[in-house]
Amino acid sequence: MTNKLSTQHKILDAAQSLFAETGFNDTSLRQITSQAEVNLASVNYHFGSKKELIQAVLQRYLVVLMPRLDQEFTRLLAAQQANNLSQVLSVFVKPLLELNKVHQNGTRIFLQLLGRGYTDVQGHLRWFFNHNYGRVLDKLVLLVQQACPDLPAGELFWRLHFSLGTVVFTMASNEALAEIAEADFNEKVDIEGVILRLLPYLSAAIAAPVSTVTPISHNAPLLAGEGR
Amino acid sequence: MTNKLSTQHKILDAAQSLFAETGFNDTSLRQITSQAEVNLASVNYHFGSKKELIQAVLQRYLVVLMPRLDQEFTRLLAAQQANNLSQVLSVFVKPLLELNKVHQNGTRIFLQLLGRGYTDVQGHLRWFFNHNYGRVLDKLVLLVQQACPDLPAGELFWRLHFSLGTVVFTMASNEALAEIAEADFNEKVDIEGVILRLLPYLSAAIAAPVSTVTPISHNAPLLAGEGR
DNA sequence: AGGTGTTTGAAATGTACGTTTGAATCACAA
DNA sequence: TTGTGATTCAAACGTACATTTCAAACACCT
Repeated sequence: MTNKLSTQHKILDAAQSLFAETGFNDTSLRQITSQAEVNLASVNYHFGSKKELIQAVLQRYLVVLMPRLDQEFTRLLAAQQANNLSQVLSVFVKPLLELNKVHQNGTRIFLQLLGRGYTDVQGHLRWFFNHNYGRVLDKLVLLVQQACPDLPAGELFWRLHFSLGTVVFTMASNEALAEIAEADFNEKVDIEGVILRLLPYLSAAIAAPVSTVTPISHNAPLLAGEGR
Repeated sequence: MTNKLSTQHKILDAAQSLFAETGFNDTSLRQITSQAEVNLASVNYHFGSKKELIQAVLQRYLVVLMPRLDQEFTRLLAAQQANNLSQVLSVFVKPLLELNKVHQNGTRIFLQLLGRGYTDVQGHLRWFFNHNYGRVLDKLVLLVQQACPDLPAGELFWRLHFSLGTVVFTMASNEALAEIAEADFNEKVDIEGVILRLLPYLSAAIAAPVSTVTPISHNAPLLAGEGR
């Protein structure tokens, strides 16, 4: 029964929380080592640099999540007939929630970190991610295309990025939102609640009817076929 | 015909671009004054502090946008019967695009700045915004509630924030996305094109059926009534 | 116990930041 | 032209940052 955590482990634990809350650039190594109760120099000793620490923090989750997602995508792609959109999006839920086994609140922390990776300017992170896991996401695009065969490729491109924005922004500002939600609606909302609320929202959004729109703005109605 | 721009104007112009691209905390006054070709001390002389500069940058757009939105919301609220969701969301288009009169690319820059206000940790901005413009957004919530009477208030809160994320993230990465879209799909997409693509996506998303979900994760299907 | 390679510690390095200072320069009315 | 308040300027202030250094402490094997 060893309660002793290694220095590296203590650094990673402190770093992930602070990075998720404050962002990568706005979290100093001094804050991290102070919260982790280790010496300032130990970050550079164990990880080399702050950049590499950021990657190590993310990698702890990615090495668990991405093979699981890849496996699920491959399973769905092998199905006899195309899966509908809800089925495709639903495969994210279990792998994401299993990140809570990696660390307490792992799911929330990972998704916040993912959001930070996009909103903070971290060129090395984008490269790191695409290089290691780009081919997994290609399978997702294929699955969504099969689920929405009537959606033009250009429209699908935009809608997937809209959806990425929804998820990333929600997670990056998760704390603030959850606080407001609890104060205003007496709803205790955990990360699982947010994910489950996202699914029907994204399903409906991605599969929305394509608008026949007047590209140059007039006083004409802007959308067609949209009456609720 | 005076081409001479005031120091304050030059500072605001340089600051808004840099803030939008790099975020508030990661943009230094030295970068701003260097790009504006003014003296470092002039920021503190004209605006007092970096915080107040950030607010001044946003205020240039907010004083134009918010009264326009308020006016539109009030008009819709006076209607005999409830407006549908597309009608409500459509009123954003013209006021947003008119920000291009405030400054070149004003619409994109403003929406990027708005996103930074949420993802960067800027407590003073949240207070500043809610204090000055909170009551305008209350009208929007009311309109959406009227358009979607079956949507519980808590669900609506989350979906409006999901939607804010969609818009803000899309604008933040707008340049990169537009380039890819043009290269891959031969589609020339400007900010107006993106906004018009967003409308049907957001309409469908906000009005999506509320999921009857199994709150604790089992192997049961996660969504109901969602077949495409 | 002694020796060796690993890890920790306190201190310092150099750089960048927001802000302040006080003199120099400007615009312009008297 | 002279005087005055507004603006600009170069320089400096104090603080915080990531990273480096090197001696001290530690762990572990023979």
